[in-house]
Amino acid sequence: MADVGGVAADHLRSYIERIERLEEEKKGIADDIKEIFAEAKGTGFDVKAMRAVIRLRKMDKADVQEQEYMIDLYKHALGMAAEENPAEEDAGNEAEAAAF
Amino acid sequence: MADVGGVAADHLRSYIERIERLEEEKKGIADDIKEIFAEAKGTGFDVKAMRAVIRLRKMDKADVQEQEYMIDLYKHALGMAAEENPAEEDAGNEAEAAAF
Amino acid sequence: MADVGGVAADHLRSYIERIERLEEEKKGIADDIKEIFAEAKGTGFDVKAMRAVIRLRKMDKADVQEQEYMIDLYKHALGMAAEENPAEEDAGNEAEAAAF
Amino acid sequence: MADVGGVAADHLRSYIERIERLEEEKKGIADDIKEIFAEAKGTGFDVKAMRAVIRLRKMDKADVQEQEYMIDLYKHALGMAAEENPAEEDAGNEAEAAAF
DNA sequence: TGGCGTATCTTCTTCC
DNA sequence: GGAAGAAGATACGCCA
Repeated sequence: MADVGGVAADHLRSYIERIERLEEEKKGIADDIKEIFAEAKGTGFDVKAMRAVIRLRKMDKADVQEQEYMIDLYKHALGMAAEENPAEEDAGNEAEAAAF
Repeated sequence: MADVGGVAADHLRSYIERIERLEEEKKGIADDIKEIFAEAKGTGFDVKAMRAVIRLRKMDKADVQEQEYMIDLYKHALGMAAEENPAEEDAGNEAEAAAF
Repeated sequence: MADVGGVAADHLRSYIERIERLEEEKKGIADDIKEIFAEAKGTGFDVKAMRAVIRLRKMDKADVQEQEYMIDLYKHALGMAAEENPAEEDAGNEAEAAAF
Repeated sequence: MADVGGVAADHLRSYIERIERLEEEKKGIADDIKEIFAEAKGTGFDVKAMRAVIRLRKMDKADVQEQEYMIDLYKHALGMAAEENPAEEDAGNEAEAAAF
């Protein structure tokens, strides 16, 4: 049990520093994304619309995954299983969703 | 110029793919952070308290930055400006915050 | 010119205190609003939809159409088209928003 | 219960009108604040610096609250809990922030 | 002075 | 339900 004050404090510090480092990385990436939006905007694109499109694509992808999961469930239920585990495959189906 | 439908569609696609890739990376990092919290919890630490510590440290850091920004503002106001932009120095001064 | 250090400091203090007081008031009102939403939610209303309604009442309808047009344009540019033709739809989107 | 279309529509209308009224009040206060800034600016003060001061003061206040919250967390963790909820006391303690 | 980029503030959403 | 993050709206300063 983490009796703070002993070596546990070191572990705590370590955890916290790792987390803080990762959060900085995350922030860096978020900034990169912002930059790309800014660049796109500078090229004449409508950022808001771009965001909307990205959101839609994400939703489509989620839908597709849900669908694949169901199909897989059914395949397994019917003994048609070929792969390992439902919901863990990502075979190369090119569902018209992410169509480009 | 972004006349969607012509060659611009390629640029759009490129921007969007870059953004989506970065967002995946970001999500990966967020997952890493969650893992660390889970691991810490498993070692007996209180996640809620850890979050509080991290929050506090972040606030302290922001506080310091804000103070440095203030100092810079004052320096500029007094005509001592040397650099281009306030908030870009990091002299180790500890000026009292709400100084009036 | 407000030569801080003389009586000007008093003026500054006064301004800042007035502002801080007003910001507290503002926050109080914001909290009241939140309370009302909470109450409405407790009575069975969908807060999200309520917000949408309020937003729509405030928003200019032309803006909405323009935005939808852009999104559609981009979808088409990316081959995500499912519907008929950009700029030609606006028929069937009776977003649940304007629900009353 | 909120079966929109029946009597509930009246309740909905009432909620929304109350909210819209409060938002007008809120906007009024925001305008007052802007006026004060404008007035201060006219007297020779630097609005940007004023904003910085206000921000810093707010951060300091938040810092203190967060520290009190931490202390409370610790007290609870040590079984010294007396009240219901951390962050609801206001003892004037000055504990050092990132204390580990 | 009027567009444009940036900064700040607010609102919405997500996660825990 | 409350905190953290993302998105959006707004305000401000700059430079031509």
